[in-house]
Amino acid sequence: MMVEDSQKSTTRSSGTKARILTAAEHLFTARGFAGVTMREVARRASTNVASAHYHFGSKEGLVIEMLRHRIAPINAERLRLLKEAKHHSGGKPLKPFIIFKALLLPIGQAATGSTGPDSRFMQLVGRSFTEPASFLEKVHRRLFRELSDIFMVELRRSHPKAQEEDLFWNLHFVVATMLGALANHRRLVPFSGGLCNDQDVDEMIQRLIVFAVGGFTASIENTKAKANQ
Amino acid sequence: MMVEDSQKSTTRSSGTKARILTAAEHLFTARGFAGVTMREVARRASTNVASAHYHFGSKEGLVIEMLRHRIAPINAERLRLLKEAKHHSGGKPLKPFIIFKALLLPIGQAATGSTGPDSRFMQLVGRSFTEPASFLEKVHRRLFRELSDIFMVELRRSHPKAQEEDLFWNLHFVVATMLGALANHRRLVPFSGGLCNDQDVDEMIQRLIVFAVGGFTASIENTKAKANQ
DNA sequence: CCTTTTTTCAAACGGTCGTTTAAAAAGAAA
DNA sequence: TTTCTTTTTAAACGACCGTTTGAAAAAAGG
Repeated sequence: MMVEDSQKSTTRSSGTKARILTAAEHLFTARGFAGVTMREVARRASTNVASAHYHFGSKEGLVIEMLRHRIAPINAERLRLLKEAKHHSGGKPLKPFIIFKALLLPIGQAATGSTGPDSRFMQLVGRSFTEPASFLEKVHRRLFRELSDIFMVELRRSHPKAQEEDLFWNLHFVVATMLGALANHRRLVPFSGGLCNDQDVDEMIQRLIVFAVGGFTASIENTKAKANQ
Repeated sequence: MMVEDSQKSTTRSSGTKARILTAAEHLFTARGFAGVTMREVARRASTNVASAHYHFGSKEGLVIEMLRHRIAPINAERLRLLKEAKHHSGGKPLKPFIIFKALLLPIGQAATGSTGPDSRFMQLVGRSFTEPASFLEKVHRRLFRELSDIFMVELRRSHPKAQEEDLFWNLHFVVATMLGALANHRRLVPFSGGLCNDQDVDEMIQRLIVFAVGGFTASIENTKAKANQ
């Protein structure tokens, strides 16, 4: 009857649970949460609906577990890069470029990760932020609260004269840019008439970092300038 | 039998069609496209499902009409502001700040528009970009293709030395920032511990313009610098 | 081996969905 | 009023949803 604790505990199942997770990830990526049925997920995983409910309790549980399974490693890598940068900085405040690199680079690694270069998965993450389903808000709070607090600490140290309010606004914009760019990644190809490629995720991340740093510092500078005039 | 041509033709209906549109807008905003049923829309509009199908043909038709009804005026205002700016520029290229003001300011007007200060509607627009429903892509192409072409012309004139590819990428980022910021607007309040307000849409738009211009120009400059080194 | 627990499965349950039908009601034109 | 078209309505259709049940199969422990 147990639905299994959240650890990757010693299970005697064959790979059914993992297969369901993979199938869910692919289908949800392609058609959203509401657009995919448990029956489809089960069929793609070569099992049946009852099995999916046995392992994940409900459709919500499956969605949550799938997001957690993918996002947690990305956030861990973000924190690792930030810690590494702090170690190399000798106690000095980190530059925004370094901070946002730690925030954005791990996305590229995830997009070109285990299941092959699947740049569309991050579309799902972006979508999970805009879907109105209320249960997702709790997931996001659990997954991102600590992370954003830590990054805010570094931004404060980096801009000691900036107003707290401005830092929040601009980090919010950086995250919004990241999510928006990821979620709408595909549109760039037809929009540019094929001139821009959507396969090279690393190129996008590099461009994204430059854009984010530029927007962030410009906005901080601008507000400071206005305050001084 | 006719479902009415797309003009606001002389109709003999009472306000049923308009009431359905308003009800749909409120409900879809709160709970997304898949999360709202035709029965709920009909009930809120004080009519029944068959009437909604009579006026809009299908649920897809209702969604499309609702988006068009709201977005078209915003885009018209964008083009008006751009034309006005060109008229005042005396044939000189427009500065990015002016171009992006024309792109972003009309959003604030729409958010504080006819149905009262409903800042949440733009959340729906942002969501409509990330929803996987394929029929939305056609709507977006129809609604935004011409607009983005016109803005690209001005960006080209504004940055004659920039690479076409870079302009596409960075306009894409600006749009992504806009959509992401709008879609995730609400999250800023709990994230900032209540320090930042989500009711003042105009403040957000002002900050958004500064951020967008900063990101855009920084990215263009950076790429140019790299090309020259 | 037998016992116990975990995992899989086919089938069904109760509901809700988008859509359609066919007839009544309401207006416009005559 | 009578005729014709547009609009509204209650009721039903067929399909599919997330979830549950209860028993069979598989794995683990003794």
